Amino acid sequence: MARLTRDDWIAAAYERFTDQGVDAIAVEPVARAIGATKGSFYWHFADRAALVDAVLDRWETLQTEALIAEVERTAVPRERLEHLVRIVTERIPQRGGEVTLYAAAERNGVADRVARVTERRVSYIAGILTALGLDEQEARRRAITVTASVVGYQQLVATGWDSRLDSVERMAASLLELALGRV
Amino acid sequence: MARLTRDDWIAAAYERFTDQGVDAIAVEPVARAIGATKGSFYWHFADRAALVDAVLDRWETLQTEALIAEVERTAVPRERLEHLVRIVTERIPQRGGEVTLYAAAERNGVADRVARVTERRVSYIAGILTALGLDEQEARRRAITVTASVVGYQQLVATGWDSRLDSVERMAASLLELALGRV
DNA sequence: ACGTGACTATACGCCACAGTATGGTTGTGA
DNA sequence: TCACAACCATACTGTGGCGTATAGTCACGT
Repeated sequence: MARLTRDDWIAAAYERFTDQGVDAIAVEPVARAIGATKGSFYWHFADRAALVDAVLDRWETLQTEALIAEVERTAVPRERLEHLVRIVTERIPQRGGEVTLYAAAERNGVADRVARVTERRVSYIAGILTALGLDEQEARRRAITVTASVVGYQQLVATGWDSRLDSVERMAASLLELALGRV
Repeated sequence: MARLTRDDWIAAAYERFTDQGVDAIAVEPVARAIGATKGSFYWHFADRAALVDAVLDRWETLQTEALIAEVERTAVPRERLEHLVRIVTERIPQRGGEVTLYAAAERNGVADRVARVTERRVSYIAGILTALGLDEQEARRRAITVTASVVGYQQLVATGWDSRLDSVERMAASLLELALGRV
């Protein structure tokens, strides 16, 4: 009888989240995935909402804070931006769950948190752009467009639509140009 | 006893779709909304999938083909692009259902159709840009970025996140600049 | 050795929805 | 007027999920 920790549950749920979205964070399916039953789950968590919350904690850490921390190690702002755009586009597959998140946020009671993450991302990018000499308003405007582009591109591709770009790097280049154009 | 037509069902379902997404196209809720029961529904439709399909027919017509048709009445390419960007941003609220569509497409068996609509939109914009003198590849690249931006922006805003742009026109201006920048 | 707290399984009630079966109503044309 | 097709309601089955109640099992400290 493999004893389970709270973290085992979160890890299994996170996996389901990344490749099937928020709604796949469901008690019984996760239980089946790790060979346990609800009895165990409801000892570790108050309810499904608590699990969703824990999964999104991890998501926020891994897909926003960790990226920022990694990029912060690059000193020169311009290179930092390039670094960011590169790893963000590279890791689109790792953010598969995000595709479902925006629309389902309200229903799952996590709209605030998702909005907060969006703001964090936008602000961070805007910060780099102001460091590059853009005025605040223009920097924010571009940061929003870049963020929206990435999110939107993930959405479009999620349906199986073929962008017919030679590579992801092409997309990265577009974004960079979009951010930096006429600085 | 108000007799219902197939179209009554589609209209009611379309309404639910636009403000709650694809998954809200559910037989029983729609039935309740128009004061009928499943008995009626299954006379007019084979199954839920048929209703979803009909709703997306309408969506494709209203939110893609009709927009293109409207914009086509503007002769000068550059103005046509401005026209397009304007009405697309203006009507974001009318495309509320789209927010859920990309992620849920597969599950609802409509991935092909959504991908086709995406391709239609991208190709159309790319067409205008080549008419403006851009080479094919560059035109497509920008068309993709513009399309992705709009889709992504809808997503971000759907969570209640406040972009803090003074107006939607700001967003439109950004998109235009993004498409046209350095032609 | 044994009791207690940590952990788990089983079984239940509840709800929402998809789809089917069956019989009822109503309008219309022969 | 009556027959039939069009249309609709009711009642049912099946599925899948949430949450709770209850009765375990196991490890460990005393």
